[in-house]
Parts: sequence; C-alpha cells; structure tokens
Amino acid sequence: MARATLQSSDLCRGLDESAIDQVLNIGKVIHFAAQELIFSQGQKADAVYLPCSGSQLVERSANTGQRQVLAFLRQGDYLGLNTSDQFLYSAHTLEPSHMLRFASHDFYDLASGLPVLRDNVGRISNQVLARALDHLFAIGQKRAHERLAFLLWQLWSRQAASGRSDKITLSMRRTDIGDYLGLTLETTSRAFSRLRSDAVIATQGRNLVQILDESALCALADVK
Amino acid sequence: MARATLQSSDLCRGLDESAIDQVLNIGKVIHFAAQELIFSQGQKADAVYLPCSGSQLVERSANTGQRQVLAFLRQGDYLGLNTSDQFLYSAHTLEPSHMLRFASHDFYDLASGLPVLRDNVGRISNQVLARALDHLFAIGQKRAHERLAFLLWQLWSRQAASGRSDKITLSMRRTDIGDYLGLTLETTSRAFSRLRSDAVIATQGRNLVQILDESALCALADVK
DNA sequence: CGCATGTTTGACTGTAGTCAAGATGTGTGG
DNA sequence: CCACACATCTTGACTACAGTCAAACATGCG
Repeated sequence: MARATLQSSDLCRGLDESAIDQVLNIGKVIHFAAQELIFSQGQKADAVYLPCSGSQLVERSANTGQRQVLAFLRQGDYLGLNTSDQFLYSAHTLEPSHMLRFASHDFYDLASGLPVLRDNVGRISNQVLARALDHLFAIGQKRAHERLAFLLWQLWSRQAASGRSDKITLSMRRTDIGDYLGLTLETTSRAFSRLRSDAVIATQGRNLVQILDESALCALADVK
Repeated sequence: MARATLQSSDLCRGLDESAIDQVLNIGKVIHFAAQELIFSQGQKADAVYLPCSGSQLVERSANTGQRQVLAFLRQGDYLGLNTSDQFLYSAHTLEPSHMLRFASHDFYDLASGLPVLRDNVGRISNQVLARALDHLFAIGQKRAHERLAFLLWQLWSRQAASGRSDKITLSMRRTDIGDYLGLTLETTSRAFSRLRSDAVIATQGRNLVQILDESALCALADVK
C-alpha cells in the first residue's frame, strides 16, 4: 500500500524505482483508528505524513474554543510538509486510516540529496498555498450555500481524479464542514437543504451526496 | 536601497557578501507610482519581487466582481515567490514604491546553486502559508471588530520589528481593509468606531491609528 | 428495540450588508 | 491662502443572512 501511494503521488513524480525505494526505506506505515489524534498544534514538528487510506482532518483551535478546520485530507494529500519547527495545527483521522510516516530529519536529509524530490516538495508547498487562498476567498466572499458548493466541488473534483462518479461520500460531520466553511452546523445543514431543493445535489443518508447539476455547482462554487 | 533591503531580509539571511552581490546582480530596482499595477492574476509568473519602499496590496478577484485582498506588503515581505506557472493573484502598489525585481529563471537558477538561499525560500514559503492560515482563522471565526483588531495587530507587530511606536499609518483605504477582512467598507468603518469608543485605539485623520490598549488589542485579535 | 449521537427544521435574535445622507479630508485652481 | 470639488469615510435606517436556542427527526450501535 505504501509503495502504491508513493508511486502515484506528486511527491515522487519523476523519481525512479530505486529512489522510491530510498523514500520507502525511511518511512513506516502506521494505522490510526477513527477520530484518533495524529498530532497536536504546538507540538514539535518531527514528522511528515502521507495518507494511504482513510480520511483525515486538519484544524486550528483558539484559546476561546473557536475552531477553524483547515483541510480535509485523503490519499494523494500531504500532512506536515510545510511547517516551521512546531505544528501550527492539529490533525486527526475521520475514518480508520493508514498513514505513511517519515521522521522530519530523515525526510529532509533524503530530499536534500534528491533534487527531484526536493523540487516536488516545493511544488506541493505551492499547491497547499494555492488551496489555502481558494479557501480564504470562499470564506471571505461567499454566502453559506455557495461555500458548501465550493467544498463539495473540491471533494468531488479531487476524487474524480481517481475514479469518475457523480457521488461523494462524506466522512466528516456537519460540524466539521461548518468549521471548515466558517458556519455553524445549523447553517451548514440549511445550506445542504437549499442545494437539495434547488436540485443541485441529492442526498442518500447523511453522508452520500449525489451531484445532479454539475454546472450549477461550479457556478455556485465560482470555479472553472 | 536594494542592498540594504537584501541585507536585512530573511531571504538573504546567512548569505555572505559575495553571495548577496550575486543576488543583487540579477535583480533590478523598479519604481512604481501609487496604485500602479505590478502584475495580474493569470499572467505568466515570470518574476519575483522584493518591496524596498512603499506598500503594496495582493488580491484575488472573481468573475462576479467579488474581491479578496490576500495581503498587505511592505519592506521585508516577498511577492511572487510561491507561485506555480501563473500568478494566482494580482498585485498593485498603494503608495509609490521601489521594488527589487528578479526574473524567475534567474532567481531559481541562482537559488539552486546556493543552498542557503534555497532553504531561505522554503522557510519564507512556510511563513507565507502560516500567515494565510492566521488570516483564514480570523475571517472564518471572528467578528467584525475582532477581525479589524487582528489586522491592526498584524500591521503594528510587523512595523514594530523595525521601529517601536504606538502609531500605525494606514496606506490602504477602508474598502481594501474590508476586502481583506471579508467585510464591507461600512462595517469596517463601524469596527473602527467601535474600537475607538472602547478606547482600544485613537485615530488622527483617516490614516493614522494610535494603539491605546495593546493588551485589549491582543485579546481581541486572539494572539500571543 | 432503545438509546446515543448526529441532523434537520422551526422560531427568534443579532450581526453584518445595503442604501442613502451627511461629514471630513485632500487636492486644485483662482 | 482660500474656496471649491472630489474622494473617502462615517453614521443612520432598514433589510437580509447567519447564529442561537430548542424541539423533532434520523441513523446507527449495543
């Protein structure tokens, strides 16, 4: 599983088999239960993680109890790559997950000897920033149901990269979505209802969303 | 001016004089008038800039006319460092400004031969991301006057790095502040009034803010 | 089946947005 | 140097969107 994750990752794009072996060599697959803490905000940033299976959540919380969810992760994403010496956020799993873990010093030592890997890390940093800017725009400028459309489009387009389907399975709660979008869970729920009644999406159970009108979703999300 | 900017920059931290000369060699100081465009969103990202004087604004706008201000810059900041092949945002000056400009290929060629410079670029990327996450948290979770406190604290603590003073000169309009904080200019203005009546700040003219109660400002901004 | 957890909906409140008028700066030309 | 005109900012009145509190409704697990 670890090898498959690496081979299909942007991180190892352009690396030959032997280089991938070197990367694999310093990593270790760890299993986490659902809702298990991976690391905490403020903790020494001593590791880099690659999700191999399951889904994870990245969040920042304040003394005041407020919480901002920063990202939802899955296979193909990265965790802990762009940190100073302390983690600026916490991460925990949503579903049971396998994560490929690298000790930071091992990882950066290896990267400094593999220019391709090093460049990939830089490229990924840029992607992470680009995503943060999209997120910022959505939260700062859009209305509730548009923000939800933005998230659904994000989730959908990222999973579409693997297998084409008009369905999304949500592994997070409404509260998590709300905290990602800067909304309460009630407003989030109403946003779901609105997209449903506007026939943009349909839902089966709590966690399965079907996209009925892709172009409407894009328009609301203001993408493409 | 360019040399002084570089010497005091995080970008050139740890570089010796000859290395700084090399950097200086590939750069060129350009002067911009107030409110002049530096580059546009979508344009090929062919340059990196360092503000030497004046102040600048980074923004993203949508087809719908909505605008999110992403950052206010001044000496000590960076512009265009963390981009893919196209700029993901536009930048223009607020005041007349001198900017040190590097062609991207020159800059990255040089960086690949100077490990210290390369590492500094990575560190700066992380700072940029860290700031974006702070921004995200503020917009997603705080109320209007708290968001303004957050911005004032940011501006104040960054200028405090140079010379200690309890005053901040704002080079941007209320609209710009509103678009940075995800508020309208009217709400922004009311937030100023509120901080004023709560004796957190005082204002002299439109653009000069005096910080009366630093601890209240920090508490509202939820920092430190 | 029953309970716990999570979600939806309803009624009401509060914060920020909109529209509009008035005040305060800022720059220019007489 | 003053007067005027334009920009920008502030304030007010009203509206709309999202937040709060609360109850009813699902869903899933033991």
